[in-house]
Amino acid sequence: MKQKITLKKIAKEFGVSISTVSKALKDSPEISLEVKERIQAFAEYYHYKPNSLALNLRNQKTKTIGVIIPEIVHHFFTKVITGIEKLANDKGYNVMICVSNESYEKEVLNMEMLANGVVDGIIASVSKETEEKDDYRHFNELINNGIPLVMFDRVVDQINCNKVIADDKGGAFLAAEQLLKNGCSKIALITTPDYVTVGHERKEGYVKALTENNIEINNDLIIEVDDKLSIEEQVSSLFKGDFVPDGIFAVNEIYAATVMTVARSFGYHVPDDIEVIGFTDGVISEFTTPSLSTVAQHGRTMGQKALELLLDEIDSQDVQYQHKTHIIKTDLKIRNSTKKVQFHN
Amino acid sequence: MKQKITLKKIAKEFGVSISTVSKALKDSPEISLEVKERIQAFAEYYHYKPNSLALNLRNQKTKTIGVIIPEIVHHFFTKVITGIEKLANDKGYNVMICVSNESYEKEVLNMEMLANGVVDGIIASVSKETEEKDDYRHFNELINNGIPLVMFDRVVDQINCNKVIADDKGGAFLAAEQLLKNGCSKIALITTPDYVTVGHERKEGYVKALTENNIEINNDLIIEVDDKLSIEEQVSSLFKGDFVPDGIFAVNEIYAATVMTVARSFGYHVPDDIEVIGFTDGVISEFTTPSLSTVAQHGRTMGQKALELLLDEIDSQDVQYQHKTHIIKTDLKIRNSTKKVQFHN
DNA sequence: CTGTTAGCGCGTTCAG
DNA sequence: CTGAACGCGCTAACAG
Repeated sequence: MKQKITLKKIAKEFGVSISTVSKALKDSPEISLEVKERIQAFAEYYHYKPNSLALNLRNQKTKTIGVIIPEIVHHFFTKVITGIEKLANDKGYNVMICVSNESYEKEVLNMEMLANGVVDGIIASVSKETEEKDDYRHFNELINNGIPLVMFDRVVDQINCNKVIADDKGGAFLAAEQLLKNGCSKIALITTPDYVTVGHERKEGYVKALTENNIEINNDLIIEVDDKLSIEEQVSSLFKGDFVPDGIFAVNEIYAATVMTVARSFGYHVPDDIEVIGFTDGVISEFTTPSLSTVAQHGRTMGQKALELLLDEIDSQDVQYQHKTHIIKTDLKIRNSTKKVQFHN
Repeated sequence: MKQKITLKKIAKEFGVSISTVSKALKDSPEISLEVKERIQAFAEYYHYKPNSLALNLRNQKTKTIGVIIPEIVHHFFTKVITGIEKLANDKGYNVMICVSNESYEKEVLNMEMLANGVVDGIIASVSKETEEKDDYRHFNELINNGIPLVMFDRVVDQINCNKVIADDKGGAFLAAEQLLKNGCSKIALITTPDYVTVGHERKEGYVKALTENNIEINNDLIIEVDDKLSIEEQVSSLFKGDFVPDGIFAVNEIYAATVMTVARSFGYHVPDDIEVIGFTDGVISEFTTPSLSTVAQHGRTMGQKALELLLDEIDSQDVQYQHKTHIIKTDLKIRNSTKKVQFHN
C-alpha cells in the first residue's frame, strides 16, 4: 500500500522546506526556475494532489454541497439530483447526497452531519414525517449557523430561505380543467394526507378548477391514500358505490397507474369510460396501457434552479441577502389515458 | 450569522486551555468535576460539535464511503444505494454518491476527488464508456493508493478487488428456460452491445438455455439495442420478417416494456401469441399491461453486501487481504406476460 | 488537576 | 530566491 504523497515528503526528498515545495507547485515566481522544474516533474510523476481535507480545513470551505432527499428510489428526486449534479459539475462543486428515508430523525442526523463543516450549503426536501410533526427547528438552526439552505418541492413557509417549487396548484388546476373540458363531470381526486404540502397544493388546484366550473366538491370522490395500506383497496371504493367517477386526477404516478388497473378490473375502460391524469415526471407513465397523461414537473430544471440559488447565496457576501421563491411551471403531457377531444370555437 | 463554536472559543470564554476543554468534553477523569460540569453545560448550550474536517484530518479517516454509479435516474442503482445507505447508517458511516453519467471522464474525476482523502473506501459500478474504452487504470491506481474498492454489477475481471454481482447468466438461463418450458421455440433476445458486461453475461445464459435444449441460435432473433437510436424501431424488426418469435427475453425492463407495446402494435397478443420476460428490479414491470414477468436482481441486497465487503476490508489490517467475488442469486418473478402453464410429471 | 507541545497537510505572510 | 512561523480545529503524549 503506497502511502499518499504529501508536500512534506517531497520537501524531504529534495532537502528543501515545505513552503518551497508549495510555492514551486504553484509556479510562484519566488522560486528559481530550476528548482521549480525539478519539483514539478517529481510531483507530476508521483501524482501529487493536495489533500482535500487539509485544504478544506484551511480554507473553511469544501466546494461540496449537500442534498437531503426523502427517498432515493423515486424518479422525481433522481431527476432533481441530475439537475443539481449537472450544474454543480460545471461550477466545480461536488455533491453529497443523503437520504432521510422520510424519517424526521434521519433528516436531523443528516443535517447535523452536513452542517458540521462538511458542506458549503444544503439543498433539501422535507420528509413526510417532518411535515407531519411540523417541527422545523433543525432548519432554523442551520440558517443560524450561517449555512445557506435551499428548499425544494416540499418546502416550509415559515423558514426564511430560498425555495424552488413546482406550480403544484396550477398543474392540478390544468389537469382538472382538462378533464372538465373533455366532458367529465364526476371527477375524483386521489391524493395524499393533507399534511403533505404538495398533496395539499394539488388538491387546492383541483378544488379551484371544479369550483370555477360550478361543480360541487363531493368528498366521496376524494381519497386520501395512506401509503401504509394497500393502494388498490383504498382506491377501489371509488367504483363500489353508485356514483362512479368519469374522470380521475391522481397526485402521483403510482396512484394513477394503480387506479387505472383497478378501474379495468371493475370493467371500466380508460379513457372511454373514465379518463385519468397523473402528476409526475416518472417513467411508469410511458409504459402503462393506456399510457398515462400527466402533469409534468420538470424535476431537472428544479434541481438546477435550486443549486443556482444556493450558489448565489454562497457567493453573496451580502449580509442582507434577499431570499426568493422560484416557481417552476408545470404543464400537461397528454398521452392516452385521456380522450383526444376536438375543440371548436 | 452566528459563527460556529470551537474548542478555542470555549477555552477563551473560561480562561482555560484548549486541551482542558477537550478533555472536559470527553469527561476525562483528569479534569475536576466542577470545571467539567461548567464547560459541558456551556458546550451543550451552544450546541458544540467537533468539526468533522479537523477530526478527519487528524484521524486520517472520514467515516465516509463513496459510491460511484453510472446513472442516478435508474431504479436498480437507487435500490443498490438504499442497501448501502441502510447498512452504512447502522455502522456509523456516511455515504457520498457520485454519478459518472456513463462517462469515462466523469468516472475518473469522481474517483480522483473521492480518493483525495474524502472517503475511506469506494463502491463503484463501471460506466458504459469505460467498458467500451476498456481502460481501467484509474481503478488500479486507487488500489495502489491503498483505498479499498468494491465493484458491483458492472465489474472488471482484471481488477483485483472485492466484487458483488448478480447471477446474470443464471438469471437469463432461468428466463429462457421458462419460455422453453412454456412451449416457446422461437425465442428472441433483446440485449445491449456486447461490451456491456451484464448484457454479455445475460446473453450467455440465453445461449446456454437454448443450446442445452437443442435449439439453434438464430442471429435474426438477437437484437443489440443501440441506446442512441429509437428502441421501438430497432425491436420492430422482430415482427417484420416471416420468422416472428413466440417468446422474447429482454435484458432490461425498458426493452421488455417497449417490445410488448411494439408487439401489440403489430397485432400480437402478450402472452397468448408472444411471451415476454424482462430483467430487473424496476417499477415499470408492475404497471405494464400485462404486468411483466422478470428476473429479479435484488439490488438492495447487492448494495448491502457490497458495503459489507468494503467495511471488512477497511477494518482488516491484514496485508494479505483475500478478495472475494460475491454472487447474488437472481430468481424469476412471474407476472402476466408469460403463460401460467400447468406442469405434470 | 491543568497546560504545553506537537502534528494531521496545506497555504500564506513575513524575515532573511 | 528560500525558509520559518502561524493558523485552520482537534487530540494525545508529556510536563508541571
